[in-house]
Amino acid sequence: MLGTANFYKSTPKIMPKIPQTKRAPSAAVSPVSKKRRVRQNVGVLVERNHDGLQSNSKLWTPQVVVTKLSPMSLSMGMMGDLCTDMIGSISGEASGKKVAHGIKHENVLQPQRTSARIKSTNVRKEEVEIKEEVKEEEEEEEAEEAVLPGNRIRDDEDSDESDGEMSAYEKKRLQNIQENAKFFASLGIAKTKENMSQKSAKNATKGLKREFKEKEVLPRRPLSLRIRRMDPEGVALPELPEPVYAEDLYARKPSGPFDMEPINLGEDGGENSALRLFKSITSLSKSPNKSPKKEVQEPDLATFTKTLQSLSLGPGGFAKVTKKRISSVAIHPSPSKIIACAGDKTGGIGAWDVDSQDGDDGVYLFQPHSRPVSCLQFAHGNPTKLYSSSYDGTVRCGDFERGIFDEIHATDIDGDVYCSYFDFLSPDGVKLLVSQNARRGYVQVVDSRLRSNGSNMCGFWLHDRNVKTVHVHPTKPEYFVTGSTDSTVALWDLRSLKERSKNQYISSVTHGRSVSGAYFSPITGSKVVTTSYDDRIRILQVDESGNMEVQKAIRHDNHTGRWLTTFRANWHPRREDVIVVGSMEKPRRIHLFDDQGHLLHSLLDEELASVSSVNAFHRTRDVLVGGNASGRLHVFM
DNA sequence: ACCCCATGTGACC
DNA sequence: TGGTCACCCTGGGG
Repeated sequence: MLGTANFYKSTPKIMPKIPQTKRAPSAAVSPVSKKRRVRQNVGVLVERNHDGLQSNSKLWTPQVVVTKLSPMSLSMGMMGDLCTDMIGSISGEASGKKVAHGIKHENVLQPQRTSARIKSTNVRKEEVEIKEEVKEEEEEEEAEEAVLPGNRIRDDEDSDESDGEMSAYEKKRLQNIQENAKFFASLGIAKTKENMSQKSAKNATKGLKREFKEKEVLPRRPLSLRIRRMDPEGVALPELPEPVYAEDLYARKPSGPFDMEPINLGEDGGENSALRLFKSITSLSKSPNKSPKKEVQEPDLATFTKTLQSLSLGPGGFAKVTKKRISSVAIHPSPSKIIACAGDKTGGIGAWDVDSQDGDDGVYLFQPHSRPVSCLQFAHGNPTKLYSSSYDGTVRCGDFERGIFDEIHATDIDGDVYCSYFDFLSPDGVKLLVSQNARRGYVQVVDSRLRSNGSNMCGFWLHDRNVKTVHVHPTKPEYFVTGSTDSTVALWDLRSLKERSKNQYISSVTHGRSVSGAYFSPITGSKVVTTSYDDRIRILQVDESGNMEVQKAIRHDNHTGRWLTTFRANWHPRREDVIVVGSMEKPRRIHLFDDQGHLLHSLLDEELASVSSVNAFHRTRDVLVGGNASGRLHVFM
């Protein structure tokens, strides 16, 4: 069991902080727009990896770029490092830790999953050190040179190295190394160094030498009263209360249904207003379906973009609805009243009746889970029910009609299995697909009527690593997509999966890094939007046979780090051409893209001062909610 | 397998 | 006011 006690053990609190290289700001420049500059000087080889995004097979193929540096602009300090590195590369040593200081050298023959980000950082740093006069813009340009096809040396040119023949690239590399070595020898650095050391020897003091004084060893100071836990008189202080350990704090709620009682409104204060909330959700959920309005034609994209641009955060457009970081959001689909819900890190679910003044300004906080709420959805066909999956290993259903949180599904409590996502297999919410992780990714079919702790349900091992999201096809529920930390997105046919053996996907797309989300487009399911840690949002085209292909890749900073919920780009629920995703950009904003990768709009507001990691559109109205890292919801309408 | 690192926000002095 | 601290199963690299 991974306890909290040692979770932070590794953080060296006393150690001085080593200054870290700042990560490069996300490039807002189009790679194509910059002209390519050719450098003419004889210089040092710099190799860069670049994960291509053109086709699947190209992924993880190291793309090698030869950059030449101007020796005239090298500082003396740099030269030392360069020499060391060059000697290193000549004698065949990999120059491991020198890398950060300047030139890096990697083994070209072994494709490595080295962080492109770190690489670009290093490359960047190197540029700064070497050519201080080079402006920021030009650096950007250089980083992008790696992307330009003209700079690539193809894999097949490298591939003949095994037979002893030197490739053109390898020859050029050796030639450059030799030329550089000559160049440095011609500078006579070794000689200068010798001269300098002789000079300092001459300057040594003559005559009487300084007396050597032994350092006085001081007695150890007695431990402070505070450390010895004594008061100023020396009387022992009372024992500290036993620390609360993770096991207690994050213990799963007792199995079975329990009442929906808001925990933020005191003992009795919440009773009436909570009842009002339940009643209004129940009535809202029942009415709209009875009056089937004519299918309103969705406006074209240009018109809808105007609608998106008109969205704003009103004066009361935000509220704190959970105690901690929001991990999932949902909006009730009723067109007449906005009820926004958020699940947080501690397993709390906050429901916010946006226009209500009841209790805490219409906010009701429930505690159905004990660990992060990974997914939150109102059942499509029955929106009195709010389903939630959690890292505590359970799926629950908040039934606003009965005022009860039901337990739909629970994993083996000792198995250390957590529910990472779910989706509905039937619109009434009776049948669900739940992704569960226990180092490997497992997806289970859950029937809430059986409630049998997994024994009667079927489940399938699908990924070697965690599954982050499952999403069922909007028209053919036997198909679903998964996004996984094994960096693939895979399409599956539920009918052909087997419980014991290794399963075969219909098709899969390998991403540059782990995938945090993959969703079918809501109407036809002919597209899939994916979010990956390789800083791309991709739009995959799904053809009739179920084959998926990358149609567009949008550069997007997806490095949310540890304290923010990872981004998951998702579709507008009524449109095949609008995607919403959080953003790290400052001032903070929410990004809206179309399916061609164009930025339609950025939602900004003075009050939106934090990253909005998880966002959801209203199903029937033009309303968008975003949740941040401190439990605040922002409602744009 | 371990360890280390980056990342953002609010609460606390 | 600014600096420090807590966040607790993230994803990556060494």
